[in-house]
Amino acid sequence: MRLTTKGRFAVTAMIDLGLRQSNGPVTLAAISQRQQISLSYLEQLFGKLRRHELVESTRGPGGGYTLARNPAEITVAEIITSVDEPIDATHCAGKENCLGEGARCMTHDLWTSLNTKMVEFLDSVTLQKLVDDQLAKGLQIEDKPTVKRAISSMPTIKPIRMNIPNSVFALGNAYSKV
Amino acid sequence: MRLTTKGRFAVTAMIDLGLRQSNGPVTLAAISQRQQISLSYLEQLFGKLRRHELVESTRGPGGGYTLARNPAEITVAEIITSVDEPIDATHCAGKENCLGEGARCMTHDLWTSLNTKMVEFLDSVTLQKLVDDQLAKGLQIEDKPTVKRAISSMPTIKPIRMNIPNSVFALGNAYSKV
DNA sequence: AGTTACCCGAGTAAATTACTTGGTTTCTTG
DNA sequence: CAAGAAACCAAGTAATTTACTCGGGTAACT
Repeated sequence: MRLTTKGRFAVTAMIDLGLRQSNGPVTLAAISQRQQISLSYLEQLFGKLRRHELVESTRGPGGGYTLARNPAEITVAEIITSVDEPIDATHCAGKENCLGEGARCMTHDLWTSLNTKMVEFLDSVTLQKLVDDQLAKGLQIEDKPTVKRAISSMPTIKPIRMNIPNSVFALGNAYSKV
Repeated sequence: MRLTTKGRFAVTAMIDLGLRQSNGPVTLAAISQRQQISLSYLEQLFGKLRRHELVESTRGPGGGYTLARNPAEITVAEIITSVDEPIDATHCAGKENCLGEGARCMTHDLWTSLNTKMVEFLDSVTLQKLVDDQLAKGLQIEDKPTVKRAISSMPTIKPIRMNIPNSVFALGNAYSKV
């Protein structure tokens, strides 16, 4: 399991979706505007989320994404592992012999334990909870405009580049397939 | 707080030091050989560990490093934050307004909580424990050769490059000053 | 003096992240 | 049925970071 800003974006986008899907499918363009995430980047993320069956898509006008499950049954851990797929088969990949022969590296168990702790935590937080937190903060959901194209040419957002890899975490080895 | 393989190396090296410092200062060259970590990289790491007062150095022949404190009073969290200093002042740096005005980003509290959990865990693991674990596994500590230069020209290790950034974790914002 | 070993700053190749570009396919509405 | 809305997708790219190396010091012991 690992986590980068990609994972953060995914969680943020999923909250947005959870907040608004009651009105029908939510478009990525709308999420992009509200959350300041580039549209094409969102497309990448939602492609993975769909393949992991966390969201469902409807194409064509009026289409967009909806949650594939009850938000109470979607955990943060699932969202993160969907978009930031675990790189295993990297060093010390759960093999017994990380260092030379027969000996696993001395910190092996430590990182495995840490990983478990993190997954436990992230698995205990549901999308429902995050959505409720936002509602509790008094977030207003604007009604979806029923008149199509009322706001036809909104200015395209040009997100500032925010390359902060690893300002987050990741831990990838065979034990952390979660 | 963040963690990369740099942090892993630091913890590994500190365990090695904890295991052997009873015989007097341990040289980085010895740690380098045993743990397969490049010497100059170790020098960088120990520079930071020394500045954070986790180790003490003695120069000259017979010199090396010793722990600056009882291993029971050194935690993994301290080691990691010493070498992988937190990058704050990056996005969403604990400021209230991560996104536009007045609103902190929706996932702010989530990452803060996760960070707290991780720090709690890593702070609960002492170097003493990791050392004891190794001894419990039956690790043999060879006596320091009293005859100097008995093994004068050991083959220099040329570590294979193992660029696995982020196969680890990191989480950096102002809340995570640890 | 000579060697051991710590000390330090600057540099570098590979990898990764966070995107963009440029299309194609599916579906609805006028 | 054409036009547009929207999901879908693969490949490419610039900036950044990581994980080192290099080349020289400086303190201490023999």
